[in-house]
Amino acid sequence: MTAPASPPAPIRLLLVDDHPVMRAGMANVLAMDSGFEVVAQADDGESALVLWRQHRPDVTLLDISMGGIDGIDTMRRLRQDHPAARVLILTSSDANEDVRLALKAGACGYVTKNIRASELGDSIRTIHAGGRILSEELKRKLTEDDGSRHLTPREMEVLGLVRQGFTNDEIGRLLGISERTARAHMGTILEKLNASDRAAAVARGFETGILKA
Amino acid sequence: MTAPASPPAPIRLLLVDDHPVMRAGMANVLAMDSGFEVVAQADDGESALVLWRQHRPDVTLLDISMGGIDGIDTMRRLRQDHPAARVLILTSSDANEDVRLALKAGACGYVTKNIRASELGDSIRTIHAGGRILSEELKRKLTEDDGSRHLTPREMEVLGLVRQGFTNDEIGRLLGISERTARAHMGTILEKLNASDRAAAVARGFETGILKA
DNA sequence: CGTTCCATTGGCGGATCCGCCAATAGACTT
DNA sequence: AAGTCTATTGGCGGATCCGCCAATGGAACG
Repeated sequence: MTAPASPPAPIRLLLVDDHPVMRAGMANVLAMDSGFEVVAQADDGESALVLWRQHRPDVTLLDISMGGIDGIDTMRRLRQDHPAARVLILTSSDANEDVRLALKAGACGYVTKNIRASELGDSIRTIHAGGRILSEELKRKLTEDDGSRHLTPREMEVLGLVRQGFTNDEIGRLLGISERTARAHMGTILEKLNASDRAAAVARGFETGILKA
Repeated sequence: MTAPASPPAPIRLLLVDDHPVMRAGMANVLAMDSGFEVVAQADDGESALVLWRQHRPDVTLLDISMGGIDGIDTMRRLRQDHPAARVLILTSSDANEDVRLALKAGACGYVTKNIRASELGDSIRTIHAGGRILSEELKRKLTEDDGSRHLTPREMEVLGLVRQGFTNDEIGRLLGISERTARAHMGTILEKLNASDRAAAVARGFETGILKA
């Protein structure tokens, strides 16, 4: 009763990246493989959401750093409305925080842009088959320093103000708390980021990706 | 006596980018235009230099952030040996410092990766014709805050140590100068970066691109 | 209901920071 | 040769930081 070997339906893809040339590269690389079909492309998060609903792609390739809403937020919104959506993050950032947030927000995989073309295809197939993709290197980075890190929302607020040069006293007033409390937050921030002073804390923030330029 | 309209020789290109998919995109986009011929591709600075000597491309498209030696250093080395080499920086960074250093190191142009495919071709032609390329936006960014900025080598050393959490006293010892001198450098750093304390100075460093994650 | 995490606040004290004053010497530019 | 930039150092003092002590209330999780 088996039908004569008909080619399997291609995996339908949505590409999201704010670099036109990069999208052309993806489309080109994927076009060499008849197993894929690019059904739409977007260069920002908003249109990505619209296009997703229109085309219902099997897998979405999503960049993180984009103008407007970033890739993480885009994915959060997408998966809120469509929890079954399968997303592969394809970005140049290997910052810990980006990986962590992406996976937490429901990414099925995370690969960096220095991936080889052939591996990209494999990754997409894995994702489509219900698997997950995360390089050994990123796994290692995640586990090795995930111990105490990741600041609370309040601590992030404080760090954001520290970055702008506010004193503990000013931070207290800006957040409606006492200077003493701001200092307490500062203490835990220093400990969590393994920094010896606020300057080092800011640096660690940028290094880990919890602060963005 | 004019020869029958023969097509002009294509502009010979070398592509340098550590993202294979991105290179595929560039090659693909440029292949649509018969005026270009990609003669070689490199994914790091070392091989870029080798390939340049082998192929003597008319124009080199160069990314800045790469593993190994970065694009700026690659260009410095290239132009030291071959001052006539024409290079167009094609990168995702729009950090002030990257633009400034690239132009200083002899780039004929600087465009960001969110450029449209058609504009990319135009830019390359301009470069090849001996012109220079720099978007209005980047020009503006350069002039607007180039006033006091750009730290001296010594100040960069100090900022690098501040970033690691060293005190003025420690910095003095590490650099073989007095604590007082370290503090003086700190003072000028704060002034130049328009920062109110060392934490803000570090932040400004990352924002402007003089510090890298 | 107990545990854990988060946010909050207090006091004390030594270490560190940053601003303002001023000065010298070498290198580089014009 | 004059002027500019860079690196260097000194003193003084108030502002700020950070560590160590301890404690309370609420929310979340099991």
